[in-house]
Amino acid sequence: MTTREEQRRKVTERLAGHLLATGLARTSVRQMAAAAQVSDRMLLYYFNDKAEALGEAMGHVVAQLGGRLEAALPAGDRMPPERLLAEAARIATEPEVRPFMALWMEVIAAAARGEAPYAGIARQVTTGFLSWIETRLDIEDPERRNATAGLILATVDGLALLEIGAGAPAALAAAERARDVRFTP
Amino acid sequence: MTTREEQRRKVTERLAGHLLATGLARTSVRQMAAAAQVSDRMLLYYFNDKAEALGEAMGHVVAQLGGRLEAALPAGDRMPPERLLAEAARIATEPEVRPFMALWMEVIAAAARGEAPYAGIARQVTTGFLSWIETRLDIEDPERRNATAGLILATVDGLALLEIGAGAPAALAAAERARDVRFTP
DNA sequence: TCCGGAATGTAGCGGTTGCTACATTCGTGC
DNA sequence: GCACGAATGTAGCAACCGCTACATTCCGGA
Repeated sequence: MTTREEQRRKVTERLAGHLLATGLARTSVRQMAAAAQVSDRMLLYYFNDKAEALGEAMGHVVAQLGGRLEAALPAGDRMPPERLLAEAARIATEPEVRPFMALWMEVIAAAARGEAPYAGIARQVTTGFLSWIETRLDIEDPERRNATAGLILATVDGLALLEIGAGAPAALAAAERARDVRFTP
Repeated sequence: MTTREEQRRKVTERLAGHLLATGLARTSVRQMAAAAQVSDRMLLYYFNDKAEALGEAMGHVVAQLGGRLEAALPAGDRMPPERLLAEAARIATEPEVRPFMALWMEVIAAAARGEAPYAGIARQVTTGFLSWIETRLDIEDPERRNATAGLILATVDGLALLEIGAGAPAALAAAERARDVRFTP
C-alpha cells in the first residue's frame, strides 16, 4: 500500500500538470481529485484542505519554472538591459513556457481580487522573478537595477497579457518591437 | 412606476459602480442584485440572464474609461512613442483610473480562462486601447505603428500587473524608469 | 492469529450558484 | 369600476461548493 506521503507527492505532481494544462478554471476539490486520479475524500486526506493542495501544487509549478529559467539563461553572466529584455521576451514566448505564463496571469488576477492563497503566491513568485532578472543585469546602481528589473518584468508580463487580449500575432509583433528598445542612460 | 427600461439603465449604472469598486469577486446574481438595490428576481427580469447584466455593466465601464482617456489626452496631436508611453503610464497610475486597471486585469484573466462573456469583452477593449494608442503615435509605417502600440499597451498593463505582485512602490519605480526608454529607429 | 492504526469508501451536511414557476400587486385604458 | 398586461414578490429547484461523520477494509507487528 502506498503511504500517505508517497501519494501526496504523486498527487502534487499530477495537480501541477493539471494546473498547467487547464489553469485555475477547474480547481474545485472534486475536479482536482479527478485530475489527480483520486477520490475527493482522499484528496482531503492527503492535504488538510483545498488551499494546502493548491499551494503545494503551485509550489511545484514554480519550482519547475525556476529550473527551466535557470537552464535557459544560467546565472553568472550579466548583460545590458536591452539584451536581457529580448532574452526574457524570447523565453516567455517559448511554447513550453507559455502555459506557465497563462497560469501566472490567472494567479495574478486572483491575487488582485484578494483570494486567499494566491496573494501570497503572487508576491513570492514576483519577487523571485525580480531577483532572477536583477542577478542578470549589469547595472551597478542597486536602485536603478531594481527599477529596470521591474520594468523588464512588467514588459514581459504585459506581452503575455496582450496575447490574451489581442491574439498571438499582435503579441509577437510587439515582442519583436521590444528588440528596438534602448535604455538611457 | 418606473418602467423596465428606466430600471435597466439605473441598474446598469449601479452595477458599473459595483464592478469598479469590488471587481469581479462579488458578481453572483444575488450579490449584483444587492449592489443594484434590487431583488435578484428583478435583476433577471431587467436582463435576460447574468451574462447580459454583466456585459451591459462592463460596456458602461468601458465607455466611462473611454471618455476619461479622451479627456486626458485628446486625439489629434500625435507624439513620439517615448512621450506617449510616459503619458499612458502616467494616466494609468492616476488614482481615478486605477480601479479601471484593476478590473481590467481581472477581465483579462477571466478571458484567459475562457469564461463566457469575458473573452469577447477583453478582445473588444484591447483593440479599443490599441487604436486609441495608434491614433496618437506619430509613426508613419502602419505595421511599425501597430507593433509599437502593442508594446506600449503591454508595458502599461504590465506595470499594473507589477503593482499587484510587487506593490505600488516597485511599480512606481518601474514606471519612472519607463521614462528612460527610447525606441529605435 | 488477532489487534490496532492507517487508508479508503459511502453518504451527506449546510451553503451558494443561476434561474424559474407561480401568484400577486399595480397602473392604465376603456 | 373593471379588465388587462406590466411589474414585483415568494418560494424553490437542481447542481455544485468545501468539507466531514461514520463505517469499512487493509496490512504490519505482537
